[in-house]
Amino acid sequence: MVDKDKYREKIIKVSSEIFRQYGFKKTTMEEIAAALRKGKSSIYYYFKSKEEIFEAVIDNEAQVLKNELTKAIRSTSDPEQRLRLYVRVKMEAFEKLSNYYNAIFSSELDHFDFIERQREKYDQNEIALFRYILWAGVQMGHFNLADTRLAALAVQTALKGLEKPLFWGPKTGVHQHRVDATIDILFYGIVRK
Amino acid sequence: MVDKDKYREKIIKVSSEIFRQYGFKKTTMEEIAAALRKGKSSIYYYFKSKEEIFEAVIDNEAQVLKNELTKAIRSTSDPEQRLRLYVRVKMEAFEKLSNYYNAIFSSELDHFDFIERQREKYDQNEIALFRYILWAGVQMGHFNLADTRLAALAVQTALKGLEKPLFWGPKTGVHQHRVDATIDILFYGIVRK
DNA sequence: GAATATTCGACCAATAAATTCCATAAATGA
DNA sequence: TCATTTATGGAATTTATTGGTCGAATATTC
Repeated sequence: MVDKDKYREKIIKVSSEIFRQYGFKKTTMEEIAAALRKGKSSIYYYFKSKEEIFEAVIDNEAQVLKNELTKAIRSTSDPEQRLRLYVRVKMEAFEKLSNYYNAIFSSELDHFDFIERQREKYDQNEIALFRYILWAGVQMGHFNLADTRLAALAVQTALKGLEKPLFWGPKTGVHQHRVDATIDILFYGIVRK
Repeated sequence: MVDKDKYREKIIKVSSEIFRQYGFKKTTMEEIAAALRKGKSSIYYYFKSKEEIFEAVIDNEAQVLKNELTKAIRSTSDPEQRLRLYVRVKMEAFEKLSNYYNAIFSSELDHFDFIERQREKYDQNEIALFRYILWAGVQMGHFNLADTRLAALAVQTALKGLEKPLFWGPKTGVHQHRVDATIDILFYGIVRK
């Protein structure tokens, strides 16, 4: 029983690399099995379907991202720095995951309710984190905000605008610029004068 | 007629990017068509088959590589430098094309006679270039070789050993080191003492 | 406005991929 | 040791995708 879970983890780890490179559709069970040096049918002993593997992979990746973001926030106490760092880490992760993104935002999201759920959960968490960052910023006199809850929502909305355009076009390396510019604009309305 | 050739070139250009990312098998005609904003069947007005597109892409890529290599050779007259530069440029190109490679060296090379031919043609050209480099080196007193023709063959054989191991494993960034080391070893037997 | 060049939707056969089935190995443990 | 559970993979089945064809429609040319 314990070993079974261990092996599930291994499958997730190996699969995530293949999914990352090729996206959901172009990744075949055969490839996953071959990478694990197992017969294709053996995989079904651990996962019910390809979709279920993908779900686990996404879940795992989201967890990793969340940890990285939390770590980034903890690494500094300067509110502005925190926000910048948060966004930077997030965008870097997204860049790495752009193939997932492709898969998710493609036409293949028909059956994928779980992605909606995942997304929802993730958004809630993000808003909470933003709220904390903003609240701390207010406490320290860096930010000037009446309602941090509302402000967090607004910031998240604004930044969400960055996600798609950044990873749909060709992959030029000029993202950081755009990211910083957007944050700068946000700050001009947020930072106490 | 002229426009038809122009559009063929466009197809080649667009396709090569997709092939580069996904390899031959995972690239679909539908994708190529979509990237060109055309109907799938329209593509068949310009190319007889997917294989024919791939062939043209490979052909094109080989031409580009050849030009780059020739340019690299011309950029210096120091024989040792030349050889180093040549190999470096070539390996960089191969890195970029590793997905083609994957496709070519995979199990899908059954019907691909043209790749054999391409390869043959390329090898001949490469040997001729090596021979020239070596010959010039001998003239300048840098190299000590009796038969440049044979030596060119030997060098090519030795360097061919670099190609596959470099692009089959995981893509670490430590290739340059191995490349240089191999060349160094070659030089110890070649350079006049 | 006929002739030619180009596009595309509908269709199909072939293939490849996901999933299931079943027979059998390895482990486990009594 | 043998019976039971856990794990594997070859083969069969089902399902989806895809390369390629055809003819009709739409542009373009002269």
